Amino acid sequence: MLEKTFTPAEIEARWYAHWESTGAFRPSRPEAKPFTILLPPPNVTGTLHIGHALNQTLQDILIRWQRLKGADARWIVGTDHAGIATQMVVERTIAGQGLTRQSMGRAAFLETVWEWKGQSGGAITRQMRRLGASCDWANERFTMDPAFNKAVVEVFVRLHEAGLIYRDKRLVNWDPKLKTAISDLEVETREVQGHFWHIRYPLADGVRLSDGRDYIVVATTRPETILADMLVAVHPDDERYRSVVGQHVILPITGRRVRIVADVHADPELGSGCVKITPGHDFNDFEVGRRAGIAPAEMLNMFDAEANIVQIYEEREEWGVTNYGDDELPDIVEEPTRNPIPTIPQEFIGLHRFEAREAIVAALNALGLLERVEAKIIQTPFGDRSGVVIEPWLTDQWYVDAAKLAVEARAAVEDGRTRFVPATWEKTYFNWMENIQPWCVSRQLWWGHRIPVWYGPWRSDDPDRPTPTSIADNDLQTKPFIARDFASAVTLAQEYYRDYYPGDYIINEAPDEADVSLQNEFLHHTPLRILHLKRDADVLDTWFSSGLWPFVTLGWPDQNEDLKRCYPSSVLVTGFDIIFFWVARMMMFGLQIMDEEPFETVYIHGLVRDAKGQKMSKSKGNTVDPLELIDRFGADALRFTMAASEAQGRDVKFDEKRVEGYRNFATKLWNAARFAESQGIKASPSPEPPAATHAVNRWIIAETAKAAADAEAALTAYRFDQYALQLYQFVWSRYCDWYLELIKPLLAEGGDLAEETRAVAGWALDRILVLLHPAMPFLTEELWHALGERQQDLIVAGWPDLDAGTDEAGAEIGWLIELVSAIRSARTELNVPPAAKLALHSNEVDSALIARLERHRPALERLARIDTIATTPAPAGGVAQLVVEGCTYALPLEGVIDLAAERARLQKAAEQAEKEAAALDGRLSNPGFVERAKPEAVEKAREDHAARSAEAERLRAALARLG
RNA sequence: GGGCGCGUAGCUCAGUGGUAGAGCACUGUGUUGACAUCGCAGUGGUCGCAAGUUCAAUCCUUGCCGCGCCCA
Repeated sequence: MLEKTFTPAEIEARWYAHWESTGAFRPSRPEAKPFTILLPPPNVTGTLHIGHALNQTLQDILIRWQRLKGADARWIVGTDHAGIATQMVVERTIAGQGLTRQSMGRAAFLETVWEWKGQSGGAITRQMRRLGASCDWANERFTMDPAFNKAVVEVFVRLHEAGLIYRDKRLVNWDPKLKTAISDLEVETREVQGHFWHIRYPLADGVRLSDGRDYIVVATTRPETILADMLVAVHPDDERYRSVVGQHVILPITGRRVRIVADVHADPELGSGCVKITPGHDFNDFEVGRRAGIAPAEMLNMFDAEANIVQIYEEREEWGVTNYGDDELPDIVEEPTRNPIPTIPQEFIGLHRFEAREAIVAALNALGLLERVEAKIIQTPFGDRSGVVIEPWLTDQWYVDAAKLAVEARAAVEDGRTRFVPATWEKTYFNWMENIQPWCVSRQLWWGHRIPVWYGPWRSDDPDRPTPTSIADNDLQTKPFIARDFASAVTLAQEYYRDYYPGDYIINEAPDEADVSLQNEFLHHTPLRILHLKRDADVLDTWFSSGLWPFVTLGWPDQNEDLKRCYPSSVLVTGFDIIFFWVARMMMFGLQIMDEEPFETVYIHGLVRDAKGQKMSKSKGNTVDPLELIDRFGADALRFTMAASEAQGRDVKFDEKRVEGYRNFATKLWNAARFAESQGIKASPSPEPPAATHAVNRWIIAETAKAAADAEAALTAYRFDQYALQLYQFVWSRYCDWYLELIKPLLAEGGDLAEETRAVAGWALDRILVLLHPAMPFLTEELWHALGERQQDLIVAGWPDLDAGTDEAGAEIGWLIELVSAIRSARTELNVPPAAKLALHSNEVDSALIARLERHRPALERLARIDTIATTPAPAGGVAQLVVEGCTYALPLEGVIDLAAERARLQKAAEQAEKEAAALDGRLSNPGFVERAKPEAVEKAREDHAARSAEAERLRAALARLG
């Protein structure tokens, strides 16, 4: 027997364990059509938040639906190693023990991360189970697994061979707190209140402007970068400065001489029209510098990795012996070099960039070169992880040629091989693909897939060898060998050095800590022939490995049955916030590596916001914890809320009241099942509807078929809200409120009709359980078994495939519902005591109608509190009158009736009918309508007009009888 | 500045070229042993504003107003 109250927690734990242990999450169906969903792997550091609850509920609905439909449904699950996030978490943990990763060393630190992952990394997958996610846990993946490592290396090497990965020296978005490069996508631009400093730059060589001034004014938001200025730019059409283009200014503070160039980047409207150019620290200036003929390697860099000022040397006239100072550069240098002179005054060296700004401004002020300062809102880049201002920094990094990969990725969506739902997101995708930047994939982290590149010394006769000028501390300036493993790198190296280091020598892998920068010299000058190759210290961007998720989870690079069957996957369900980060990258990699798009459909859902529409964030304190909601309302209620709230393309405003409402819905269904149980209504033996003679049974069969068709259509169209809400209406308003109430008298009567009714009621309830199962798996599975012995669990039962057909019984029950409702309304409006039983008079002498009334006498008695059905006219005077489907009925209410209230009621109804009739009449008397509207529309208007007019007439007649 | 989206009942949102819907909230009420986490009945909307297209516009087009997001 079902308990009186429904307590979700107990059944949830029980059924989840049962499903998982019986292998129900991936039944073996090799002959069935595959249906595959890839879970967007949550960060291994994460805990389940409400956004996951939405994302995973939608996927679970699709997977459970397809599993019920008999597909070979597979939901691939796993977690992401989340490079920066995980490294930060572990560094914070070890900081508590007074340790840093540097003090531990790379190997020991990584061991600690793995330990941490083993202990704390499973939190989110345990929480997913609470939600009911029916993933294929037996094949759970992690993006740092050996299989991923193998695949990442393979892809890197292949892309390099195809010319799609290259090393380049350019500006990166450098995060000075995390001390790593990040991609442009990881940068958030925010508006910050800053200043615009107007600074005088004295013209060199006695040159003057036409107005006689011997200086020009530049305006800047970053005065400290004056130390690394390399040009001043003016617009080519700017008459004011035409005479000085090609002349020089002498930079304040450093005294360096820089050229004035014409470049369209200079905006004549902004400030004075002159702009200082710092190619090493600004993306626009980088381009201006390049246009002016400055190679990236020559660009000046004034910051170290933490954005503290470092010295800039300038090579001036003197040539001679190398003198780099104490420790910046090696003592042994092959060739004579021009003599570099430090240009930045010693007092600025080592200052942090923001201290430097103040110091520079003070110095300019002291020199009398600061003309004015104005307040200005500045678009400022911040690191999305660290929250600090990003420093454009010139370094060597590995880049993926995203623009080339984007061509196919764009085409695949354009020609419909992959479809976005809702389609509007395709525009966003195209827009990004068209403006795509080279993707910097190097990260200066330890936790991640190590870049499969080993470096040795350049051959001095190698034309690709760059000129060493930069002293950026991560600049290896060494020859890269891109290889699947060290042995292959050695082979490449032997080839490269064959006639450079003749004779026998050994190639070893240098330890991470080793300094091999001098070994070229060493090899030339010593008889000891050991060449060291050093592996790239960096790891790849996390999204590089998660971009391979669609095929590596299926075993790639091995070619196996899974890969053949399940790639491309059926649908990807994800939030719009990672279209660029993840979806686009999977598209690019999938098409490049697999030669086929990774998904048939990409379903994009919105963000979960709080009840006021604010973005949820821990700092605002407006987050909601899905686990706490599950504790309070049950997982089914939370899931149903997520489905019902998911209207395509819209953010979800989360309101706890809705979860409460759907908890009530679950309780309603529970109680309906308890009623069934108490009436001997049991599990149906067949998915086919039982034979039924009674109109109410035939009606619910047809309604159930319609509900099944609606559910199928809604899910096919990814309309999760419609799927949920239509079922809610069907279960509550049709099955519970009407059907169960209408069959109570039939069940009480007993006999064959009661038998038929029990069969139909049980069949319909079974269909409800199946249809609701994708959204409410726990409750439905529990009730499925509570209602009788079953061949199989509901999770793998069959999805209904019913013929809706046409059944005139629908019309009869429609009439009955309308009549009962009309009587109830009249009773309430006329304040008839609820317990009072009334007679129902029908003035009609229509034998079919009389038979109908007789047929439904028990329902009328029970639901409308009617005790007598009379086919004689009601006595005149104290009666309530109703018009239902063209017939007039009367309820004698002698003594109780308030005649004025009844008159008002009829008056209102008559006016309403007349108003509608008049509107229809107006339309029909418009010749334009009759001539030009669709014939069906005209026909319908005529029918409606006739019905409304007749109703109005009857109501007027009823009013007249009332006197 | 470019792009996308939204403005429908007090709130959250569906919706359709042909008489406006749901849930919650609100009001009244509680009889019939599945259910008070409930039943029954009800109140509540010039569908942001303006013009256009159309026989007909909440729906299509344009403009405006307000709000949000993404990219520069």
